[in-house]
Amino acid sequence: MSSITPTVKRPYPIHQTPFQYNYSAPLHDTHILEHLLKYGPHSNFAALSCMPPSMDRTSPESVDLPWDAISMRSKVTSSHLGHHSRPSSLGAVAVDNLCLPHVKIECSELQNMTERNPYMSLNIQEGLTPSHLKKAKLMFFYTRYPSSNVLKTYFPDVKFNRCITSQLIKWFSNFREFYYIQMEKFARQAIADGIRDVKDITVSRDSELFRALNMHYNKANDFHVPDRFLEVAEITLHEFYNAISASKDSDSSWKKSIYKVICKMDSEVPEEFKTSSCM
DNA sequence: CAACCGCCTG
DNA sequence: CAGGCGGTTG
Repeated sequence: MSSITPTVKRPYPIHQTPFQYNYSAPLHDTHILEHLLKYGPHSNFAALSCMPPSMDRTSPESVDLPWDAISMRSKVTSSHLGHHSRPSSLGAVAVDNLCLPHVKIECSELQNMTERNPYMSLNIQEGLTPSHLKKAKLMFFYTRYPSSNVLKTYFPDVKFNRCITSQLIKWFSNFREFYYIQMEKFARQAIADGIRDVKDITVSRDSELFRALNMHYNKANDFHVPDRFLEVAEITLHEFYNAISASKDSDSSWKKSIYKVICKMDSEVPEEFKTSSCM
């Protein structure tokens, strides 16, 4: 059980079909989201989970600089301009390339690369890694109640079993717990502040509430949170405000009705989240 | 019984 | 976040 917190040893990869999820040119635009999720601009987990052995012990400078470059480019391509890479997915691109007449060349290139960096091809994880946790947190911006099936399809590099599934589901349960605690906290705050009309309560990107949430699920702040999440957050806050205002919080299970509303507001998680192996 | 959810703890 | 546990659902 190589879960995350106990021992952060390098996960032992198991080579799989190199064709499906290999990304030969790490810095190409279409691969930026992947790397962003995989390593993050300042991720401490990078060297532990995905870095090639040769770079494992490199000095901080030689590691940090590239990430900064990546993060800057990524903000331009995927965030600010809203050019979310097409759902055609990166995997498909890679496959296409490999299926064209240049197969032999591509294969030899792939071999050369995987020789230098065995971690380049898809590695099936025994347990969940810090990278998976980061990815799960970002997925939370879209879905608060992912089904186990959804989880399975969005973590293709994870070998699922009862424990892993439970752990992933537990993660989202924990995410929700934090989410709802914040909601109740800010709802009560609004009431304490004397806000009388629900319409005076709003959630924008510079709201304290959003900052708290973003800090929790997107600490590196390198991911552009979808607008829909802001909407759902506002709705949730309103639900709490209304309930508390109506003194419904006296009932032991007053939150249930709120949960019932929010659980129906999940969005589809972008295809890009399926693509990468160990992001 | 299995799969989840939410609450509470550490 | 992980463990435990009661409670719900099918």
